Amino acid sequence: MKELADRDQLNAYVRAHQMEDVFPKSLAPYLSLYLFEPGEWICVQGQALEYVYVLVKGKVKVYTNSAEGKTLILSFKTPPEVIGDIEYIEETDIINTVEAVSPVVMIGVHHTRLKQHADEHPPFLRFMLNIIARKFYVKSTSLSFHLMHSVDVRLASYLLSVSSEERKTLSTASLKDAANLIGTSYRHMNRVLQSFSENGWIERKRGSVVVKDREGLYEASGQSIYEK
Amino acid sequence: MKELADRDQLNAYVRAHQMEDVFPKSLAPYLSLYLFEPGEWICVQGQALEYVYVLVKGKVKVYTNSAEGKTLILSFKTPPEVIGDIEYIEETDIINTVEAVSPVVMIGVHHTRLKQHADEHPPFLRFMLNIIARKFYVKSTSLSFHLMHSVDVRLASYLLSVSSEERKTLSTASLKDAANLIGTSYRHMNRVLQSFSENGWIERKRGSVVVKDREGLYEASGQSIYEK
DNA sequence: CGTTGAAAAGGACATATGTCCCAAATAAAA
DNA sequence: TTTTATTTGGGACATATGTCCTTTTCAACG
Repeated sequence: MKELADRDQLNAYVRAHQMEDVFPKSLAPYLSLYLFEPGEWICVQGQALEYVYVLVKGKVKVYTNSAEGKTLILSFKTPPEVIGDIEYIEETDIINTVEAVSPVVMIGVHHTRLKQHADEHPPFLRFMLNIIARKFYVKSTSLSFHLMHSVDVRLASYLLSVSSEERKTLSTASLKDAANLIGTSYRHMNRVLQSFSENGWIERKRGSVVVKDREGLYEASGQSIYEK
Repeated sequence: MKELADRDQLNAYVRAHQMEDVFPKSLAPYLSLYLFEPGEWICVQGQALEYVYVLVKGKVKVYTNSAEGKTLILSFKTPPEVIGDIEYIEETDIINTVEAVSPVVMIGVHHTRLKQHADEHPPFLRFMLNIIARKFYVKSTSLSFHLMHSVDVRLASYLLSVSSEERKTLSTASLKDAANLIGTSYRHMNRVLQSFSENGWIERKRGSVVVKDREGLYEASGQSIYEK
């Protein structure tokens, strides 16, 4: 983590996300801009909450590790998003580990300052409500989706959500993540990818996957797109 | 649904849940008290949001119906809880169907009134934040739990959560719900119940289940209690 | 008191998914 | 280039779970 002591840039990000009135002016001195490198942890499951972060640039991965050592990826997040919001409200320790996937820029505020300056500030409270309501909605959809559909459907849906007409290729690294996100084993995911490949929907190379037929995948996904 | 035109009772419920300052005084004329009978729908998936409800007494069941006609129970809720909160914030149609399980008392406010009178009222906004943050946390835990554990574990955990030293017997009606909540078929649940029975953890009678050995179930649940 | 029908439980089988381990492919080192 | 280590993919098998249908149980009714 590196602090970017550049007030103008901070303000630019605030403006870019229409957050001008989210933070009261009195909080301004306590806002900082932080840069995280890919792979770096923004916060770790079980630790005490220090800073609440607003993700303004880049992509992070939220995951949890079970007692048995399995990793379950809960989501990938892109701006605008808040990290530490639930913990801030509930006053608990960090629930899930958050890791930078790309270079990530965050606005950070210490939770005590936030409480002091923003707890009576309706625009901030509404901002948080919107963020958390959306989070809940996404999570809720995701739960239903997992419980109602098999791995085939989830994987097809996932491939659609992370690819596009332009970006057709996925690397193996992201495939491993895919398995953990979908909640299946790498082994089984491979099996399903193979069947997709036999159907001509994707092309399997060593270390990557190329989406060939979005229509086919869409059929297989039951018309539902993952977490969108 | 029956309206209870009894202002004192309404105020009593507000006090009982420490919600005295949640609603601004200007909103008071628009608050009503409603009674729902068991089995009655409080709101139905896909309909437009009219009232936002605060559950102050009784128990409701939240569920969703898939395109294929399956029912997935998302949760049971007891006071204090808000119904329609996410839809209110996100300005969307009703996401899930909510049904009274016991006789249920709700405080209802039309969403337009809420917006008019409470949108600048920090105590209300904070109340909502707390409710939704908790909701999210519960949902998040539930998702991880489902993805990480098999039906055995989930069922053991569920039985623990709905029984106690005093209430040891579960009816079949609630068992059917259990299967839908856990996300498995009734058939498979029966299979697992049978194995629990063979282990002496429960006693299976026609139409009901009696918890015999909470310790044993606790072992099977991997020490995790469902949605608690 | 038998008859019939609904609700609940269970059998048989098919399928989905996980685990373990080996083989193929590639990269790294000698 | 050969050898060795590492990563990736896949085979074989075990287990978990779903579907369909039959059996059992119990209760209402004639």
